[in-house]
Order: sequence, then C-alpha cells, then structure tokens
Amino acid sequence: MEGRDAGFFGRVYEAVRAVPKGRVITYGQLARLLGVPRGARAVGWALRALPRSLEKSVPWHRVVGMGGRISPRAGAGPLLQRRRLRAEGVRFRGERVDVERHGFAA
DNA sequence: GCCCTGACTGCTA
DNA sequence: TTAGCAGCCAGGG
Repeated sequence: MEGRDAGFFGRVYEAVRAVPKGRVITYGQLARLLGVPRGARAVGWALRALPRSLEKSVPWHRVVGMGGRISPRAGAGPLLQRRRLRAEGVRFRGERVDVERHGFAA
C-alpha cells in the first residue's frame, strides 16, 4: 500500500496495522515513520476518525502517547486500551506501558 | 482560502 | 510533581 492514494489516514492505519502483537508505538514514532516527526497530532486525529469497520482490523490500542502513556482522551476509553494491551502480554508500569520493553521500533 | 478542532509533544512556571 | 501554554500537521465547515 505504500505510495497509494490512501491519503494520510490510510498511511496511519497501515502503519498501526504493521505493529505486531504485544508491541506498542507512540504517536511521535508513528508520525516519524510517516515522514512527519511533528505530526503526532495529525496521527491522533487520524485514529480518532478511524471507522468502526477498520477498528477491528487496525490495532489502535497499540498506539500510546509519549513514554508509553495512554491518552486520557481515547475514544473507546483508556481503560479498555490498557486492558487490551495487557491481554496481549504487554507489561505495564503503573499508568504507563513498558515502552522500553514493548516499544516497536521500525 | 480562512478559522477551528484534535486520541500529541516539549518547555516553562 | 503537576498545571498551563505554544507549536506542529491534517481535515472539515
């Protein structure tokens, strides 16, 4: 899909879909992969517009904030996200994900 | 073409 | 440590 006319949204979904199970990625890192190191906000915006149809195909719960912090503005709820990540074997450190251990690096 | 909003990030008080 | 402000990118009205 690389180089497709999917737009920024498609690119974000694709990148998130590339995150393996048990791993997490931050908005900043994700934006950087898209070629926009300062586009973390745009990434979050793209996920916010994530259609329900892709919600089951795109592991949006693997996208966390800086340092593995879960955004309190998560649409489905940060609790659900945390629970889902933990179900994948992701280790938590209080309110944060152990990005040092599960951080996804392209 | 302009203004506003937003699941972010980093710095400063 | 916590709270607030400014800067950044993309899309919709």
